[in-house]
Amino acid sequence: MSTSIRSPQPPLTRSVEDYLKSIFHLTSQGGFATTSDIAAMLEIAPPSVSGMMKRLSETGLIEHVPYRGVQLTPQGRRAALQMIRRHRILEVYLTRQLGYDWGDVHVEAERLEHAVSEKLIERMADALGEPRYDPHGAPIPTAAGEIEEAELVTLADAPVGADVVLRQVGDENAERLHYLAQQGLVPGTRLTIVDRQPFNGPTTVRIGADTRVVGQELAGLLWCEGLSA
Amino acid sequence: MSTSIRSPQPPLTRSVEDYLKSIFHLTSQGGFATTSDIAAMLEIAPPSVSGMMKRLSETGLIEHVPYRGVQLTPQGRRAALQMIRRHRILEVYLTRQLGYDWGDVHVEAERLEHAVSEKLIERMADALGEPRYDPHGAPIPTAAGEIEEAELVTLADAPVGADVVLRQVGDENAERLHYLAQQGLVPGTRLTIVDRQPFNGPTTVRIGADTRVVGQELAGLLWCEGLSA
DNA sequence: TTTGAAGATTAGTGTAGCCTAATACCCTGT
DNA sequence: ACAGGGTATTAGGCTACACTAATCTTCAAA
Repeated sequence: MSTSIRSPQPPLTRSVEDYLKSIFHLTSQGGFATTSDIAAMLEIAPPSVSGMMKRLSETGLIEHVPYRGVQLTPQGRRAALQMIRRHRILEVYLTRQLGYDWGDVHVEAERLEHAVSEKLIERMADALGEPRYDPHGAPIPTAAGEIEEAELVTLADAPVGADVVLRQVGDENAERLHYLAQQGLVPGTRLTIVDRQPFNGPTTVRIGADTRVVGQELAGLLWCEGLSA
Repeated sequence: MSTSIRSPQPPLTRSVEDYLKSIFHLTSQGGFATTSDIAAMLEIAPPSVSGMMKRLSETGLIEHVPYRGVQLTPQGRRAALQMIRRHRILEVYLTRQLGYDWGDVHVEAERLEHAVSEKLIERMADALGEPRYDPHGAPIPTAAGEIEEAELVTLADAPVGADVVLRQVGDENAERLHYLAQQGLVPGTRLTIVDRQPFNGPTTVRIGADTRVVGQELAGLLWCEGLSA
């Protein structure tokens, strides 16, 4: 017990919010986020990250093990989840209320998430009926900071013969998303894994009566839930 | 002809956007905006303003006459009007689509106006049916940068006996706005000036069958259009 | 016509965040 | 056991934008 706890925590800067989000995503499978991974994700130089890591760990938002990487403290995790909630609520709102398509929402939400108030987000969530998933199928953390963790497999890993439901598209590139939507590959779609070519080859799936061939790169972005027969 | 014109103009910073808006408001009656007026409006120290004035005039957004003040160039005016459009569209949107009341919208719009894209603003405007006035009655500039200029008089200046329509409330303080709304003093309200006490005394008005007494301070914020009998 | 106060500007600092170049650390392959 | 490559960190700089203290302009009143 040594860290001084300041009651009226200073608001986080945009930058800090982005760092926390990145770290959350990079550590979602457990383990540490490394300096260079964070740098790559934020598209900044590694030394900039080192500097920020120092500040963030002084603020108590992250735990920094030099030369190893960082993890979020409970406080940092809370802040990150709040940002993710904002982002995803915004995505749903833009899609449902303002006619954005799922390829374009990410960029807009990215700009807005730092500016919206808690109140606005909750009004949006309310107007939307407290949505649980964003347009890409990612779960939306609750206002209390809880987030669903599902056991999903990518389409590239799903066993041939399996019946699965596409739950989440782990990408934010507008063109790829447009293509996927056009192929009918959106969250909620039920598919059967028909075949997979060796050496990281494409996966063939059946959607209803149609058949689609999905390359390895895209297949790795499509997270599915197995239908335990 | 000496100023170099850079085609892909660098995006303005938040700060710059705020300066331009302030200067626009301070020069709306013509003349120069002074350093200290800008400083007061932005709640920063005058030397900070001096520094920014230098940069803004180098960028060609303002015309700076040392020790006199500044004015917007056409380019600066365009940028300012764009910000004001954003702000006012946001206010209408928050009010009509998300249940904000007119006392609370200003603060929220102030945060959002720097983050929204042009596209989002136009979608909101579209969803609202291209509104022409914000919730306080202020005219919304068009996307092309035109703004209506009305000839209005404050309630403190309207002649006793006149029939007027309240058009615009020139304030953004939530409590005052709540009070005014509760008194029925909102844009569109028709009133008759019944009486005014001397020495900056209150103005008495009739709204339909009701009578209201409005102090000089508030009366000065209520902009009315005379009903030319 | 001088002078003094109000207001504007310059000088000098500080912080947040970014950068590049230089250095330190860690680990794996020999 | 150690050398070298890859990664992290430190050192030193830069820009934007705020601040205070010091100085300069302007203008109006005596």
